[in-house]
Amino acid sequence: MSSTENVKRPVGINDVAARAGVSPGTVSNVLNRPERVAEATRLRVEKAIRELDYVRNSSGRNLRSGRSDSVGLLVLDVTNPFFTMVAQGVEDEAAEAGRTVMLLNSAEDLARQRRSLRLLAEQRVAGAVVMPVDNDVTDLMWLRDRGIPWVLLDRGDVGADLGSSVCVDNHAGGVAAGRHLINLGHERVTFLSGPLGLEQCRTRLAGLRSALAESGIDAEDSVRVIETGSLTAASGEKGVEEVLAGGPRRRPQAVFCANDQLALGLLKGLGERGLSAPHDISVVGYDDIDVAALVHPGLTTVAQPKYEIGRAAMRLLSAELDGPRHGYERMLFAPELVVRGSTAAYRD
Amino acid sequence: MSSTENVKRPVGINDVAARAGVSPGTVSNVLNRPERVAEATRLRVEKAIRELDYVRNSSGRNLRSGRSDSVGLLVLDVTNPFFTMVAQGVEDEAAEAGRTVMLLNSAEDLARQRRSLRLLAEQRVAGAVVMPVDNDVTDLMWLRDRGIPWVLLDRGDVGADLGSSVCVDNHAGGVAAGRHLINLGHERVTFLSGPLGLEQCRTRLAGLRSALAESGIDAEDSVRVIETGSLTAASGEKGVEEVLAGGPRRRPQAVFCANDQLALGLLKGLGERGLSAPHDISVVGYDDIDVAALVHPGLTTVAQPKYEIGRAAMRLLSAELDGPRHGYERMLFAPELVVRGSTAAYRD
DNA sequence: TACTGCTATTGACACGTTTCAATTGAGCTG
DNA sequence: CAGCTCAATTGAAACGTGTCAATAGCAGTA
Repeated sequence: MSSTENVKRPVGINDVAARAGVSPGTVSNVLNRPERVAEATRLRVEKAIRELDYVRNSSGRNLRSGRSDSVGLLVLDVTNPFFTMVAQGVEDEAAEAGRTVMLLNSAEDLARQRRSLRLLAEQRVAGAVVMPVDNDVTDLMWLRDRGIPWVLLDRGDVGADLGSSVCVDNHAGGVAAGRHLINLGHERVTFLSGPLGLEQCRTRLAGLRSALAESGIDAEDSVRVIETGSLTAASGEKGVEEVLAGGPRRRPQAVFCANDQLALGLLKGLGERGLSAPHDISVVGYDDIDVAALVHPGLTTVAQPKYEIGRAAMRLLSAELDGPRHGYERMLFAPELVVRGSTAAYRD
Repeated sequence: MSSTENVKRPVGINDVAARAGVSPGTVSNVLNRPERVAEATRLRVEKAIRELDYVRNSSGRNLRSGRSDSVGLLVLDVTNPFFTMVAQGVEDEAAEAGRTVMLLNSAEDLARQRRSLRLLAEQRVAGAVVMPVDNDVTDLMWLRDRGIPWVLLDRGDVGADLGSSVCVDNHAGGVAAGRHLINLGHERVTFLSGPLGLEQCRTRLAGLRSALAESGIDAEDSVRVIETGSLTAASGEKGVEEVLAGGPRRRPQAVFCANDQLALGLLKGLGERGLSAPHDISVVGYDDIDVAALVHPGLTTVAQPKYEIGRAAMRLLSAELDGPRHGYERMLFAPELVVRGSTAAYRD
């Protein structure tokens, strides 16, 4: 109503060609292989492009070439700071390679993941970086059959013969956390886990047990496992009841959480019951999200190179898209323990 | 190498038509206006689609129809929890309307914003939800001239005659924070701001001043403003020096932060200097991101209906895309003060 | 039977680009 | 000047879909 209603009639490569006095093919060459066209005509075409304010139509482009220049990124939860950092890395690396990222969110839901993969197929994206909900790769193989390659993120247990992957050594992370707690004199440790269906949770727990075992502590006896429904602060806060169940005598000396969000929720729950870390219980998290350094006391946690993981995944994908592949690659990053205030030596 | 190399040859609408013994046009109708085709043939076509595992090619589709069914979402910072919540809302609403969202990140950088808008134009997206870096709408008008409408998010100061917008009443939020502090007996208040170029910061400050003024306090005298470079925890932590500058006598009784992240950083900085909220200084944040409830003490903050804002913006955009528009709409949400532990009455 | 009014289906064209074989033209050689 | 080479440019044919005027089929009516 208010603004002028004159929507410019769309200007295409042909209009540019007409204006510059060349054929459409030449304009296309200026756009895609400038070295093939003589300087004089190139300048003329570029001038026409500017004057007409031409912007190219990627639909036509993709249709003809059969392939888009954008890639998909499918994450488990856009609101989780861990994933957003990864996304940042993927995006930066993609931008440098001249690709655009289409971010999709499965919200840990298998049906949504399926819909998202289908969407990527419809768009004929060049490739995808995927953090799958579970270990079932049939949908992913379906995608590959359509000529769309992918790189797996944080799913170390999927066979390396199926595709490239980037992950962090969850076992080593669990070991690092375990050793730290042992050095502080803790023996009765609780593992506050997310869904044990997630490989990350299982492997971190296994690492913790290894660390205890190597110190001659019977892991079966001294590690209690509490499974929660999701890797969220809400779950952590609810989990506190079970952590404290059994009364003060059976109270764990330390809690290792599968995730920083669980740990933050747990810390809050403890606070509400008049307990605090590290005074009453030592608490260790996993991921090292930004807020881990902001809470008081600071959260001791196993840091993952989130941004770098994202970059690496996108780099792997780019390599597979550019060159012919020499088999699949698998990258394994090492986590690093960051000691802050939420852990302390055990007081007899 | 390892997996079978047989990438299926692409199957199109024509293959489906051949298999079902109908014309391509009919297949297209089954896909887009099923009601126009007889039940028997529809079933036959659907069977062929299933058997051939046909998935449609959105490039061809968009090229022909001149418009894509996906919309763009341009945010200031993907790693900011406030924006990710908004994104969630946009995405959910879009999914219900059968649209897909392309998430782009300007990282508060004007050049990146420009590149992103251009990208959306190249993709011929149907529309966009945008949180612009600054008040300059020329790039946005450029987009609209190309026939791509948009809805503004959290930019209340851009004229309502230019486009639809969704925002939260920042002035009211500032007033709410101010009144709360006054009721607690605070008079010497510092406003820890992000870049004052951001309208959000300026208006929240104005609200704070109004609240003081209505209690007969001279806002010019009693409000000190500290401008930081960004709305991040790092900035907040650095800002603590300036907050405390002037020694204990001039120390503010309370600090109102433009953002929860600034507030969290500030709280950390205070802790490192042996001070704490609310004992030494009351602290109020803005946004009510998830962690605000998790830190100890809990952060008193002005809550925004983040998810709802996102949904509303997408709903507005959908309306503009579906029906012919009856002028632009402007939605204003009311913020709500959430009192937690970081504020307390002033001790003489 | 001839005609009308439907609905269901068809077939050809257009969308904007890339690609590639074919053409032009200029410069060089003998 | 004929013959050749090589770079620059052209023109037309796709790519996979949606659209729409045209057609076929069929039942009902006069």
